[in-house]
Amino acid sequence: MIEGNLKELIVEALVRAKEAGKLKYSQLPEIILERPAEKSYGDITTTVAMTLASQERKPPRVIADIILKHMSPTPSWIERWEIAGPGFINFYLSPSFWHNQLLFVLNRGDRFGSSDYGKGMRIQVEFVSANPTGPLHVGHGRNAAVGDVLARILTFSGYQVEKEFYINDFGNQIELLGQSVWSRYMELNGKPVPFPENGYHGDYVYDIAREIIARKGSEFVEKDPAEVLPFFAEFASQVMLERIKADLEAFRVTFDSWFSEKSLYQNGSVAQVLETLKSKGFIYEQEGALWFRSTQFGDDKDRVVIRSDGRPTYLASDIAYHQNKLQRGFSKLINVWGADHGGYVPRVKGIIKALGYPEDILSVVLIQLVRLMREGVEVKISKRSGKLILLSDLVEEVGVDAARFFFTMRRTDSHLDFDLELAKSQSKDNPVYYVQYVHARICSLFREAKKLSIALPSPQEVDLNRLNSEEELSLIKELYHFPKVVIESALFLEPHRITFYLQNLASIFHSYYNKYRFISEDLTLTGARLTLAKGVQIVLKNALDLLGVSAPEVM
RNA sequence: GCGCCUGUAGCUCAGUUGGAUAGAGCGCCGGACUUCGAAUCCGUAGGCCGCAGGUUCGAGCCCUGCCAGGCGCGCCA
Repeated sequence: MIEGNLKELIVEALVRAKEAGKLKYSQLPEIILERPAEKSYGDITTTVAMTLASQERKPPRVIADIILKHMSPTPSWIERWEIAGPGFINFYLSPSFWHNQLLFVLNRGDRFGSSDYGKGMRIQVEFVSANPTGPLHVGHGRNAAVGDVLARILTFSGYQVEKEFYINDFGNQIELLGQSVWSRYMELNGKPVPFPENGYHGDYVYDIAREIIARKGSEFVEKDPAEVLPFFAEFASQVMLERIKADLEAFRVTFDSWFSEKSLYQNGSVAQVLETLKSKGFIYEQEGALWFRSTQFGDDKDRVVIRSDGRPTYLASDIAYHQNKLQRGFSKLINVWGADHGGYVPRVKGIIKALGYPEDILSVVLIQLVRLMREGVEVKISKRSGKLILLSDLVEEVGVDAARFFFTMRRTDSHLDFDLELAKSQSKDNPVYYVQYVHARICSLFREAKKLSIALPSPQEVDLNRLNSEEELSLIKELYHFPKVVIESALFLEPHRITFYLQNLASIFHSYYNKYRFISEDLTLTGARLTLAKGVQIVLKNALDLLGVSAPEVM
């Protein structure tokens, strides 16, 4: 990266200036290079002169001038520099530098934007983890999209990523599902029993009951409920889990592992970890229950792990689960949760610390609510089921591409208004189509060129000096910026940076496309512009891949 | 009452971890297709960045206090 070279140049200048007695700083300041707010301010800017101002007791612009006077002879990739505003030093890079960057994009191809930033780091992303007690709804959809896109971004950034789904296949919820299905089963067999309070009312509960009748007939009707309920619970949760898997797969989301909560009880790890924490003094007994001393880690109150009747709470398995994750040796854990679970963050961080690990090994990405909007009004309830809108319904209506794009279009910590009509519309208003259209357009361009027997020139023969307009250089600069966007998305766990980048790139391209013609009688110019189009196509495809959104050749 | 998140143009949102004149899309108004895809582009207008203090060369961003909305505050998950 060019930034490294530039930093060295500035550091050398600072050192020389100090040796010459022009500057007196005691410690070399950190050189921060950034992209200027406006194009006219150059390609790279530094604020170093301003940060030095107070300790040098000189105006920033004077310091900037001293620094520049001590710079070594201008390297060829710098066209010029200037002092601007309160004391920025702006660097303008030469066109040939940018032309080389374009060749670099083509050379890297589908690897352009990838890095070894996370090299040697194993990172786990746990997401969705919906209870297998009902189908996925749109809230899970946003979680699934964000988690999956994060995993893709991290993978592209060199991390070794494992995607995991934690299955809550133990405890109250599952029992309640079993009872609900059993009740429907009895009802369908003409022997109605009271439906459990807080039971699951969805149609899918009937579906499962019918499935059991189809497979097993009515053999359970006369049996003792206590004897058959475990079967109902087990069967129902299996069916739901299969359905969840199918919905996710249709949403282009797959997992490397499916971790069973129940297994933590079966292999004794819950009991074992509670014993460990007890010996460390983090677990105590009170009022007949066992408590986790989470207040020691910033939680509001201590939390029960084993109830006075001896049944564990979900927190018990969460402790064992996170111990298990930690023991698997990940350098970083990411939990993607709904915002309604925000209150659990302190206690899970507490678990991490109590187990003797640094708390920042875990990052929790909280996803705020999704509001589905149709023509300006919120859609709360599905007409078909009378319940929450299902992910599968949404996908059926707007398609996977639009759903994934929209779900990752906002920062995770802000609410998302999902405009259904917009997501379906085939116009520039719809950002998905707007972006995909660029890809299709470029593909169309190459089809047209082929028709005219014009081939994309090789990097050796292309004359990129023909790309000298401001728009062409801007386009290349935008491509050049892509790897940085990927790394920042990975670093801050912010997928929306990719969607915004795509929209911006698409806008610059469309604008260019309307102003200039790619194919003309000037064959060297045509070759150069086709090379530019190829670069845009590559970056577009790579970025869309990160979102799990298709890059269509025709639309 | 306490905790977390949010508050930026009429609407939906960005804002490069504290930098230059706060940006984009939609909507409004006005323009551009006999030429590579008009599913596109160009232009105009629109702002006490919730309010009030503070920190410093500099604050939409950091600190404090208010106001408003969302979510959470169980021996439920």
